[in-house]
Amino acid sequence: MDYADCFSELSDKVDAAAKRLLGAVLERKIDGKIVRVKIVETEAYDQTDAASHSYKGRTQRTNVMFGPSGHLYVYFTYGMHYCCNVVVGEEGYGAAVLIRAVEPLDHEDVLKKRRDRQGVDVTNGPAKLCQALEIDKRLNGHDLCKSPLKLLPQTPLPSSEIVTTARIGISQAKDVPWRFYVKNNRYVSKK
DNA sequence: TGCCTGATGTTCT
DNA sequence: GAACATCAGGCAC
Repeated sequence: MDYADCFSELSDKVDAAAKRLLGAVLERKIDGKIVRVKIVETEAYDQTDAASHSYKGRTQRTNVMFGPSGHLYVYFTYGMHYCCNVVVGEEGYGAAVLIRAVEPLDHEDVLKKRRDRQGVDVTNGPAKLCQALEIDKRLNGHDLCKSPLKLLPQTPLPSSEIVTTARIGISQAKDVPWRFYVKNNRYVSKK
């Protein structure tokens, strides 16, 4: 499957896109090194959903969510953390997939150094992986076809490998089953 | 292991 | 001025 095919899939329903992103690889250039990680946990958010930033309509902050799919939506939260999303759906429809956890594939030392942590604690949370991969507001709206941060689609995971649950860490629409993760992967966040 | 809480700034009401 | 898609450290058990 090539790039355009994958991104056309990202135009599908947000929950389908969230599942499709599991197993995909993010390629980040840090300090001249190409660091690759695999997405192992995602959550879907769209404008029909009270927990989504796009629920209340387009604002300066959420503008990127309403843009074309395949771009990065980065937001700042709790006064000290960044979280990153892949924009999905048709242009004009406010939807994105939160990346909650990734598994390092190579250059893990670079990530450990940036996090000052060991093991799964390096990337097993949405703010943790942003710190590890040096993702901040400068990458808000970034096109994921381009360096220094690229999304590389992989063969879709079989549904038997994907676990579906309610989302965590939110106060609205808690019961919507739009959290997806790779079965038996140790990098998936707790709860 | 599990609960509690402080840190901290942007966004929106 | 409150809410917040979080994390890490501290303490009790």
